[in-house]
Amino acid sequence: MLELAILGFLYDTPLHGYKLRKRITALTGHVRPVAESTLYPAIKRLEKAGLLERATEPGAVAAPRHVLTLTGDGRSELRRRLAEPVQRDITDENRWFTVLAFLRHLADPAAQTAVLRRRLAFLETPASFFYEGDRPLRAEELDDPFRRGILTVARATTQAELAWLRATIDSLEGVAR
Amino acid sequence: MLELAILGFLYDTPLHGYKLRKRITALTGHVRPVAESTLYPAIKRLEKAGLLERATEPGAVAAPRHVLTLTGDGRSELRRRLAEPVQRDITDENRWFTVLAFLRHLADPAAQTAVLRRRLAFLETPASFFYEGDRPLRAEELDDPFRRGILTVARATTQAELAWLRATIDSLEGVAR
DNA sequence: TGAGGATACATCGGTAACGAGGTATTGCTC
DNA sequence: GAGCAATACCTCGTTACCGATGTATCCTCA
Repeated sequence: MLELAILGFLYDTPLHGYKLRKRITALTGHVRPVAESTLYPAIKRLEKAGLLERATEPGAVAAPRHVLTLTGDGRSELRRRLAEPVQRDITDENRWFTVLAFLRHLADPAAQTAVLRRRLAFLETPASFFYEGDRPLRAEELDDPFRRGILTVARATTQAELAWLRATIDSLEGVAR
Repeated sequence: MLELAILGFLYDTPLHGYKLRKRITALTGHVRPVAESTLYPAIKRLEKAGLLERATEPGAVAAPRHVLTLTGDGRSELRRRLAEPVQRDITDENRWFTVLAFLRHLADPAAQTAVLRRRLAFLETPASFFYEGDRPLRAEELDDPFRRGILTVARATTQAELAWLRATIDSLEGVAR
């Protein structure tokens, strides 16, 4: 997820590590903060894999900066990860939002809708958090107010996202036609 | 998060590993599957820490089962983790839902509302995923349909959860008074 | 009778992430 | 002029988790 965010932000413009960190913190930081000790090793991994390059330039304020630029491989790797997300990227909202944040980099509307449809299929699969045998329980069937809360909130999220997904898929297909 | 779920499910009733896994999969599995190779070591950790005990009994169908029972320490450790969740448990929806799923084990309504209030404070803090300088951007200000989607869905979730939180806190305080 | 699926538990190697700490500079406030 | 926040990068030890793989039993269905 972190690597995807790095690739995604650098796809637009080269950035140095510190600024990249600010962007990532804005995107996912309020929910899941990114430790510096996670970011810098991740940058090194991507550099080692040939997906980005560093250039040292004098720091504007303090220490010298390492300006990070995606290579051609890096650019195609981002598109590959966006076009073929692993299933966890589809089901886990934190990861899914990261995919969405950069999905515009997948230039082809058909490829974009294909990804949206995977999320749609996931959300349309009936699932609960609590079961009686195999039957998913509805909020109304639970006594526990906190568990009811989980189902209430999850349902609202799912409804909102389904509506958005369907509208967006429709409009993307309108463009394609 | 996994440890919390193990403690939470065992708080109600002893279970063997396989059944525990089924429960956890129902709770969070559709979003974030739990690998067996994560669950069994986690059980061992908790056993080593003296939070649960194992008793081998013949398997109903196949191999012998290890029935897991919380110790007194395990029971108080669960209550402690529920009463004083780390900040990530409050901000990350996956973790938060796990806290909620077991919050009823915190017998004291005042302790329960204290936890709900932490989530309330987090949700009431204005935050976006995208900024112009320091100013959070609203869905309407974005051109990118996918980023608009993130904000649209997040807003719907937040509204639903705020409503639920406020109603639940009110009703818990009604009980206390 | 034999293949597959469910039950039931476990190990192993690898990796992503965390927290704590370190280094160094600039610029602002007290 | 001392202290602190912000900028800018890094290492180290530990943990949590993953995928692949292994072992064994029982039941069902072809």
